[in-house]
Amino acid sequence: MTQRLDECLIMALPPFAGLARDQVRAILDEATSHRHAAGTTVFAEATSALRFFLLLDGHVRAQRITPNGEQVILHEIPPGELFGIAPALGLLIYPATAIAVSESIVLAWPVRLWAVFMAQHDGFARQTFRTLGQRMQDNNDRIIEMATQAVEQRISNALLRLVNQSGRKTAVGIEINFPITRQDLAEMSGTTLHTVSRLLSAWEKAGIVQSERKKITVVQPHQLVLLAQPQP
Amino acid sequence: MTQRLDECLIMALPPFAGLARDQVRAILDEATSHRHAAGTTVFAEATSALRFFLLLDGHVRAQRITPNGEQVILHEIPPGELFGIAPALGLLIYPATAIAVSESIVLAWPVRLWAVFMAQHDGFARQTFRTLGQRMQDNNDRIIEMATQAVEQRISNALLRLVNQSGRKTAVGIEINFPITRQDLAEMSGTTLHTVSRLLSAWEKAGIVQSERKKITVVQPHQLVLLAQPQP
DNA sequence: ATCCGACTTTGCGCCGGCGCAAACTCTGCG
DNA sequence: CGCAGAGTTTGCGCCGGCGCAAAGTCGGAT
Repeated sequence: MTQRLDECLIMALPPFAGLARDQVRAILDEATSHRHAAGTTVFAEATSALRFFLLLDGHVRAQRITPNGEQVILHEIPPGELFGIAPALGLLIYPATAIAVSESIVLAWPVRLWAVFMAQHDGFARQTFRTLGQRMQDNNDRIIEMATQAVEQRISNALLRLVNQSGRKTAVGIEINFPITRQDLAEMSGTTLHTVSRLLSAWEKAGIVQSERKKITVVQPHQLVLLAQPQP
Repeated sequence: MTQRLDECLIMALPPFAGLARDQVRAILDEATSHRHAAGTTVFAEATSALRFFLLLDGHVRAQRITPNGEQVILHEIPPGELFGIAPALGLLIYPATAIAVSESIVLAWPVRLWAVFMAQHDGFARQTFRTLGQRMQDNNDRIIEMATQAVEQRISNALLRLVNQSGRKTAVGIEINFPITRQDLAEMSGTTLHTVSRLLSAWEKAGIVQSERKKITVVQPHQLVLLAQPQP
């Protein structure tokens, strides 16, 4: 938890790009490092937003639960990204729950340092705005999808987003980097695990994807892109 | 277009709150003021993001068009809010189209001033982050709605959002401040004008709303809130 | 080795909401 | 004053996708 971290770990990451080594050292010295086992909660929805985070390694998922217990996955966080930045947006409590999907290493800072980081170098502010803009775009895309497209397109798009963000090339195709279930895909695309299962089976028969338990590999990304287009 | 604007117009608005009169004067002197007739475009999707805007009066809508021509309304902008702040998010082109729904008065600044405003006083930065956070929240709420709720709930929620944002009290109830069609509501809730029409008719029979052409008045907001809850 | 729980597959039947269509009404413009 | 066009209402039939159900499979824990 308090082993001394190497500056290189975060110097290369966008939020801290262009900083001198001693600056990074100072930032790291303020951080606490935590290991989260798969399935454990990093922070919970509606609790006080006391800290903000950087995902060093692993995979974290932001999700919310509706009044009647249905989960919706809002955002998948790949390594190298800031998350839990609610305090920066003037929120006093976290709007969602963050869960480690696979074993993850996380850096955390107390919120009061946010203003300091923002002031110390505008690179940080600029990159944060950029990340925010990116997420805003993603959200808008998703809203448009859900408003206009059929289930098949929504699932294709969700899968493509995952591949772009966390894809890893293998012999047979591009596999998704972290464990993912049909249920998860359903929660991302606003449908049920049954429908996802049926479609994945169909795609597997068609040779577009291959999947095992908690693992999906996209064999023919191009075919998937075609499926993702709205049908005329 | 270049009549001298009164400082009071924007001193009270959140983004510029807490500024001295001469600071506001300087900001105003950099702005150009434009009148947009109902139905005209303030800026178009995918064009260069050269300016950012403040809505002084009227009503503006942010929307996008899908490849096959369906519109989706992403955001309704009430008077007093900044909009078209894409450049702040590192975007070079606008991600959506902004259209004046009713006659609107808009202030515009060239993007290069964004950094200046941000630097000159942190109130501006803080408020911008806050607005961004608010929109992010709204977007997330909407995604969750679309993923988990039936059409009736989505339309109720859309209506409630409009009432909260742009409601005006009248003798019979709370009316929405700007012209709005069934088609518009459909584009906000991801459904068709037919379904919206049917539901509004039903609600009108039940005494929950009253509506004329391009105008909706919510008579019993509480009933609508009940309808908006996910059905157990 | 065995058991339990989590994950997945597949079938069946129903129904909410969309597509299509037609008629009606209001408003603004020529 | 009348017409054109935009907005609204309503009916009808179909079907994609969900709910429910049951069984199969895999992996990890005891």
